[in-house]
Amino acid sequence: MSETQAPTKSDANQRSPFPNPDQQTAKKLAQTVERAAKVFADKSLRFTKLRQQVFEEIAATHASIGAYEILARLGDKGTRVAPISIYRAIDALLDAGVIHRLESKNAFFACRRTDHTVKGRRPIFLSCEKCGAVGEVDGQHIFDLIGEAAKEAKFTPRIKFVEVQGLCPRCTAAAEKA
Amino acid sequence: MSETQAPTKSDANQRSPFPNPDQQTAKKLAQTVERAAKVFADKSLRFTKLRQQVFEEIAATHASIGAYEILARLGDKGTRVAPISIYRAIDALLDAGVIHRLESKNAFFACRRTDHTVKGRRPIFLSCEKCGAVGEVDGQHIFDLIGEAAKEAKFTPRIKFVEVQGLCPRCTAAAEKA
DNA sequence: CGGACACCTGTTATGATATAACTATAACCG
DNA sequence: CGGTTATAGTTATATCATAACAGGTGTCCG
Ligand SMILES: [Zn+2]
Ligand SMILES: [Zn+2]
Ligand SMILES: [Zn+2]
Ligand SMILES: [Zn+2]
Repeated sequence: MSETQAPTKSDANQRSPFPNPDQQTAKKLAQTVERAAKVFADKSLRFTKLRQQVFEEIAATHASIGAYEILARLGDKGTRVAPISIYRAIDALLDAGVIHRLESKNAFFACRRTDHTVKGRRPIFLSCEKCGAVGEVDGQHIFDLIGEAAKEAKFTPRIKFVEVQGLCPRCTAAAEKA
Repeated sequence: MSETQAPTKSDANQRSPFPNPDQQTAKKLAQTVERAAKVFADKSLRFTKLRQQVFEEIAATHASIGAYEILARLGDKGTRVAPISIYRAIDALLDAGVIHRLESKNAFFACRRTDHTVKGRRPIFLSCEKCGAVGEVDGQHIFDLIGEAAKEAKFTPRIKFVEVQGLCPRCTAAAEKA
């Protein structure tokens, strides 16, 4: 781990959902992978080589990434696998809760928080239309209200998706300058 | 819950989001098509033959339907067109606001209300996992809260998706009996 | 140890969703 | 009418996702 200050759970969850990209160093990535490995270990799941490789490609960017883009990037690094293998790894990562699926783009991104690995807990996804960056913000209250609205219509809710497309802080600032 | 009077605009918006399927008569469908035609006319857009055919296939069911399913059903009726033509018609129908896209299923369904043809106004979508039925409920307050949550993260929201998967009233009742 | 078992991956094929690029035709307007 | 724009046809391809079956790997227990 780290010498100065290992990030605690609450640190990770209270950071801005859109951190500065140059915080995304190799060291950061290694920490993120380490965290994912721990999630797998805690659930007695196997963080296999392929799953780690797929996770690293997803976590290497703050943007969402499609399965075939992962496939291509692994291919560039000499790991040739079939699409189905990527999808199987993705499924395992989704089940573990270390990545999320962005429904509105059919793409995936790494979870940067520590409290989304429990089934059913879903945050609000914020996806930048300019640079692709994806952030998550908590919204338990909003999900509760959605559940109530559904029940008023006699509908029994099971899974709720809330996704927002727009401009991330960086791209918002860039647009305002122009 | 029973009236003899013809439905007015406000009636259409206040009906249950999951009407009884046997209300979906040929006459109802014709009225829905009529309403769509009026939306196109009001916006000086062309409700062409292909667009009408595609809309009829979508409006013929309360479930969501994929583009290739529309393609197949039109094919059965003798209208052979290429996928791209279906998608172009769908785009026009989406722009007009007479259908909606269900992101979590990559499928489309007819809007049964009269106040969703304005860009930006989006309801909450309720999609039944058992029978496929899709309903819409208003949720302006919820969308406002989502916008506020996004802005707190310095994110500029543009489009917000709220989709719920679960059981529609009918399937909920059926499940409770069992 | 070694066999049973569960789980993971490889291989091949295919299904499902969506768009690019170019051509042809139809509607609209002065 | 003729120019302009919107719509649709044609062909090809990109992108997203899974089925089916064979083979390999780790783990556990007798
Ligand atoms: Zn998360
Ligand atoms: Zn951005
Ligand atoms: Zn609607
Ligand atoms: Zn149902």
